[in-house]
Amino acid sequence: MNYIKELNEPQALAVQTVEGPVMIIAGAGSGKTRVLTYRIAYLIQKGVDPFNILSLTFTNKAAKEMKERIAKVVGITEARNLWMGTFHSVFSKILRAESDKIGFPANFTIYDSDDSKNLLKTIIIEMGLDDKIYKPNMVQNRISSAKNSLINAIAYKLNQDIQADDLEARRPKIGVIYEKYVMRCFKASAMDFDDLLLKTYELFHQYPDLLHKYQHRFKFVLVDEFQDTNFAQYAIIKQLSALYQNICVVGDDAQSIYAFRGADIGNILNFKKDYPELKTYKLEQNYRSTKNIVAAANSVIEKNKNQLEKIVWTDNSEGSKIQVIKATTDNEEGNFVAQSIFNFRMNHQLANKDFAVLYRTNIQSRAMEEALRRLNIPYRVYGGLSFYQRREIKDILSYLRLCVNHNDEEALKRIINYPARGIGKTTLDKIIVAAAENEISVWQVLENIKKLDIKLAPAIVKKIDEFRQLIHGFEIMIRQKNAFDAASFIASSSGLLKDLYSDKTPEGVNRYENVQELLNGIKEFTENNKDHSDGNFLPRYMEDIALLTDADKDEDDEKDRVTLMTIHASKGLEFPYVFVVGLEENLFPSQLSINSREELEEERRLFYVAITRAMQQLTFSFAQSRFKYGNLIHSDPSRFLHEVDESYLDFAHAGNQQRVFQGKKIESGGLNLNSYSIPAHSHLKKVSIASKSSTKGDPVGSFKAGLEVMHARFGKGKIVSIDGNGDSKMATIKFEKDGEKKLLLKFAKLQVVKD
DNA sequence: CCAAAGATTGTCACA
DNA sequence: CAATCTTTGG
Repeated sequence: MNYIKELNEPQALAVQTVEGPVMIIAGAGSGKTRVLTYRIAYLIQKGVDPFNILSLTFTNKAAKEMKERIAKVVGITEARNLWMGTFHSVFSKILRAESDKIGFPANFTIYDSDDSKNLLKTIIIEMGLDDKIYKPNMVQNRISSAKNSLINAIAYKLNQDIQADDLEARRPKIGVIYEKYVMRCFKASAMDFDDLLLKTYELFHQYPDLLHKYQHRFKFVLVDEFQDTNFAQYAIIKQLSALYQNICVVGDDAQSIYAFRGADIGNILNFKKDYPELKTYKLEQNYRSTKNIVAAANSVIEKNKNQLEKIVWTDNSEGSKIQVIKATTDNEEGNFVAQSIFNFRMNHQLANKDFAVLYRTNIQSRAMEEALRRLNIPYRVYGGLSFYQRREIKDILSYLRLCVNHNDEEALKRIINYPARGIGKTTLDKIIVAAAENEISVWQVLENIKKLDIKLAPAIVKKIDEFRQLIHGFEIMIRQKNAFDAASFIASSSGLLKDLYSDKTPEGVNRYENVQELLNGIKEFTENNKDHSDGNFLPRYMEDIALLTDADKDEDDEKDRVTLMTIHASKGLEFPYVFVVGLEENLFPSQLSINSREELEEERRLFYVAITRAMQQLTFSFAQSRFKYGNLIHSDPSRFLHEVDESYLDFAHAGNQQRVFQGKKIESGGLNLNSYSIPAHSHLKKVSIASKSSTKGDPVGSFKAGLEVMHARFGKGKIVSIDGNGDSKMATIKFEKDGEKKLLLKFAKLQVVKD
């Protein structure tokens, strides 16, 4: 256990205190993953059976990575037996194992939020309600937060407060919609994401002996990212650890950013009330960022009232100040950021992957993408439309889903007429009505289409029967073949592949490729699970995939690209150079958040998360106007810019210096005009962005290939080639010591040695 | 039943 | 603006 020596004092205590309730408050960059890894390794080396350890993480990827790290300490065989995964994936496993207790088949489908929204929309229309009043999104949120508070449909209708709320909002029927929705999911043998929590809780609540079984099984419970757990998740953790009380939660209240989907920061703030015996350890030393960044982050987060006391500090170097870039429009902002990345990269010999651009909303990626593309800087956008949400992917998965679970109504609706087989909307509506009237699943209507008295033309009935037989044939196929063979067979003989292949537009080609990519994924799954009997069958694959997100998809992380993502998606990551863009009122903080202290504090925590991703250098940017709904709107700089102590900031000009130097005023609500003059000795001058003046003197024009030159850091070298124009003119130079490097002539300060 | 044109509406983050 | 939904005419 040599690794204990690698830890600082609170880290070591957090690793070695394994009995009883423990809370680890892990400041940003304080080595949390390390502590968690070693804690589990320590448990195992102390003789705890890995089978008895449950570790809940935020993403599947985090679980996988941690398992690998633990395997390095204790060996792969031990690590493999750990129960490790997201709440949703662990609970879905339990629910499948115990499904008979709650009347579901073990192969139940997991509806994603699109599926459940569609179902809600169907129900609302069926009930004759106006979907302008009962907006599916709104109804879905309402039901989701009820489930996250462990309020089922019956409780919802009985709860006076909720009913009063709904009545006042003139939406008294939400309870009824909820009830019907639950019934429809049940008939479809489907659960939504929230059900995985609610039903796990209810299962344990209803069957104490079963709870007991799992309490014994999970003698040690660890929860990562505890600040982002919701009421239901916390309730289940409490149930599970009630017997042994070996519960360890890890988190940082300052990074709680998921209240919008039900996360309750109160769980971490009030944890001690539930466990008076609690031992708390605070990891306050930051190993990630410079002093300047840590201090700036602290100066922001201290504005929040609702937080646990802690002092994050660092031994790292001072670092540079935070650059602030002002742009006139969102497009200009993109150009400045791209140019700035280009300059930093050339000036400091950095890789693209050292950079991240973080934004509040996904739409902001577009301006950034365009600008980066213009400068030929490779990038990768995370988030946005998920791979699994793409039309063609959902289509093919719907075929697979329907084969695994015939009752899956949403899957059936999606594919019964795709590719077109003459079963249109009218027919489908009749079938769905028949299903609701007879209280059976939609599939069961298809099976009994002749017996049921539905007014359908014989030709249509024949088509429906053909569809039913098609799916039935696939089902038999699934039992006989492995996941890949079955899936590729289904993809082609359903006609789906052919349909996609016939579309030769760029989008069509892309769709076809996406389906191929999915099939490749299934192939990989099949290969990986060859040895397990039945382990490579399609139903097993379908269980895995429902809870996967893009973050879990294996990507070629090797490629050297700039990262573009939302701040939410950046949680837990770090980058040497970080740009936080769009720092404008009504965007960040979001317009929807500025009316309540709680929501504003969450936005501030989000800002804190953004700042603390940076290791070396941080840059803020904002635009004075940006496009929204197609028209240009004026934006004021974010209040958050004022909240960072000014001594940590450096105000650079993003272009239009002339304007400021000519004394033109910045619109009211802007930052102090004086802050915008460049301090005479600022290093920013050297990296000043897109300054047009420097093209004039052109110190870069006289270099050409073949010249022998001298560089301050790399020594003697020979110019291989020159590319680009103006400020972005750069030279590929072969240095005697370090080999070939690309340098921006503007910064390289080369001296000619010999012609 | 389907394709194309026209109208609408929303955008905050996500497992 | 752009994606999605609705209407219309064939």
